[in-house]
Amino acid sequence: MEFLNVSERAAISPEIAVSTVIFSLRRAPGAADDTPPRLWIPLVRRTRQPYRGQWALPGGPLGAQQSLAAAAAENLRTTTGLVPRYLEQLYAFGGLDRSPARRVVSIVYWALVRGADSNDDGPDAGAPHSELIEDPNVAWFPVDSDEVRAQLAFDHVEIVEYALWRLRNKVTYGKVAHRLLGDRFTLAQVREVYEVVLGTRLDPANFRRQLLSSPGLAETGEHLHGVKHRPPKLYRFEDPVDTPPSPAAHGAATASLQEGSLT
Amino acid sequence: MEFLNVSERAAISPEIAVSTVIFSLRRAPGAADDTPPRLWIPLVRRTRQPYRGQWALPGGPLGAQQSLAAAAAENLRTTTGLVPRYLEQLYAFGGLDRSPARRVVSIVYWALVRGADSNDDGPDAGAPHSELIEDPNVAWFPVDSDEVRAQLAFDHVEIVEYALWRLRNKVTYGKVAHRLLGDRFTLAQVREVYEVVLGTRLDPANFRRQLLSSPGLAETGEHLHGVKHRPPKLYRFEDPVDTPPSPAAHGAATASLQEGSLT
DNA sequence: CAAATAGTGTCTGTCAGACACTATAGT
DNA sequence: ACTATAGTGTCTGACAGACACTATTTG
Repeated sequence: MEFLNVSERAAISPEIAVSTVIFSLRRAPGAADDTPPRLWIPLVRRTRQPYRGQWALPGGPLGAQQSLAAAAAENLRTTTGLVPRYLEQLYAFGGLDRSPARRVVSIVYWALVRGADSNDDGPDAGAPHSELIEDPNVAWFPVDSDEVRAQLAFDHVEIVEYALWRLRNKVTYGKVAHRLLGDRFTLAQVREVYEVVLGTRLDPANFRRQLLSSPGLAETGEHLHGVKHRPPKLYRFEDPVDTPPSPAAHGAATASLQEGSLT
Repeated sequence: MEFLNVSERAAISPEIAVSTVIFSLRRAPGAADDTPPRLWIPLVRRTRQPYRGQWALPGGPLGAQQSLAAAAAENLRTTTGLVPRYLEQLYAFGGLDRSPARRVVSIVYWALVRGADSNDDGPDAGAPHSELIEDPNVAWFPVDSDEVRAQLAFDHVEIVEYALWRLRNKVTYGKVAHRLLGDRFTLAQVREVYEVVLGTRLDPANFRRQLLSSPGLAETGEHLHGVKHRPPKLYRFEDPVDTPPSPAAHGAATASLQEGSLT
C-alpha cells in the first residue's frame, strides 16, 4: 500500500476548492425607496490562517462525492439560506501563488439570487439583510464598497471583478436580469436591473419594446398597485425552451438551472 | 506527521487533470486545393485502462509546479509540436461519474493552431499532417468524423461538442478566425474560416466590408500570386490594444496570448 | 477572349436610439 | 388639477443582406 505524507500529497495534486460569487440587488438597510439599489455580495470572514480575519468569498474544499455545481449551491445555501435563481461556472483559477499556504485550484461559480424587496413572497422570498443572519462571520457588501474592492483575501478581488464582467456580458447578450427579481416583475424593474448592472441610463420606451419582443415574456394580467402613478403591468418569464449546447449535464445543482446559457 | 494511503487521498480531493481541444483547419492529405478544408483535432490513443486503445483528448494530470494554461500549452506542444495561436480555458468538468476509475476533475482548454497550408513559413509554420508525427498513438481527425463523434473515451465527445459551440460563438462575436491562418492572409481565406466553422455561406462583398471595418486589420502591401485570377491583397492583424477584464493573469502560457477576450 | 475571383456601388428592410405624445393611477 | 410614471407613435441614422457591376489576373 502506498503512503504519502501531507507535503508529498500536495506535490502530486493541488487541492480543489469551490467558491461562489453571489449577486443580489438591494438597497442599503433603511434607505428610501426612491434610491437606486446596488449589487451586493455575501462574504465570509476567515477564522483561520492565511488571511485570518479578512473577508473572502464563500467556499471550501470540494467534497469527494460532490459535483462542482452542487458544491457551489451548498456555498450559497449555507451563507444565504437561499436557492440560486441562476448558477453558472465562472472560471477555474489555478495560479501557483494564489495562496501563501499549499497550492489550491479554485473552481469559481457565480450566482444570482433575488433581492429582499421583490413583488413575491415564498420560501425563497429574497435574501435576508445582513443583520438577519445569525452568523457574525457572514455579511453582505456592495460590490463597489471598499471591503470588496481592496480588502478581500487571496485573489478574490480579481475573481469578483471577473464575475462582474461576466454578469455585465450576460445581461447584455442574454436574459438573466430577471433572475435578480421575483417571479413577477414590472418592466421598469427589469430596466432598473440593467441600469444598475451596466451603470447606464436606458430609454424606457426603447427598452420596453426590446424586452417585449423577447420570447418567454408573458403578462400575468395583474398590476402593481400602491405606486403614486399609473399602475404598471406585472410580467413573468416562462422558461425558455431551447438550450444551446452547454455542459449543463455535468453537475447541475438543480434541474431548473441552465448553466452557460447565452440565450 | 499526517499519513494518508492512496484511497484516503482520493476520498479527500479528486485528482486534477488538464485536457486540451486543439483545432486546426486543413484538407485531407492529398485532397485537391479547391475542396473546402475542415476542422481537425489531434487525439491520443490511450495505452492504459480505462478506455485502453480508444482515442482521447490530449491531456494529463496537473503538475505540482505547473499553472493550468501551462499544462494546456504542454499538451499542445507534445502532441502537435506547435505553439498555440489562441488558448482559452473552456470549462472545468467535475461530474462524479466521468471516469470508471477514481474521480478526476478535468480543466479543459481549447486552442487554435494554424493549418499546414498557410501563406507563411516559420518555426511554427502549421501543424504537420498525421503521417509526419512519429508517435503512432497521436493522430488528427476531422471533428465531424466517426472517431470523434462516437468513439472517444470518457465524456470527451461532450467536451469536443462544447468546444465547438464555444468556437462558433467566439468566431461570431469575436475575432479569432485569423488564428487558424498564418500571419498573412487574404480576406477570402478568413471568409473560408468563417464558412467552415459556422457551416454557412457568406456573401463575399458584405463579409469584406464588415472585416475591413474591424480595427487592427492592416494591409501588408503584398499580394498572393499563383492563383488563376486577380491576385488578392494580403492582410495581417495587429494585436488589438484593449483587453477586456479577464483572468488572463492566471496561468497565461504565453505573454502574447489573451485568454477570454471577446473583442 | 473566357474564366474566375477581387473588389466597388447601391438599394432595401430592420432595428436601435431619440423624443414627442397620450393614458391613468395617486394625492 | 397636478405629478409621476406607464405605455404608444414616429422619425432617423446605422447597418446587414442581396445583388448588379467593374477590375485584373491566368490560361
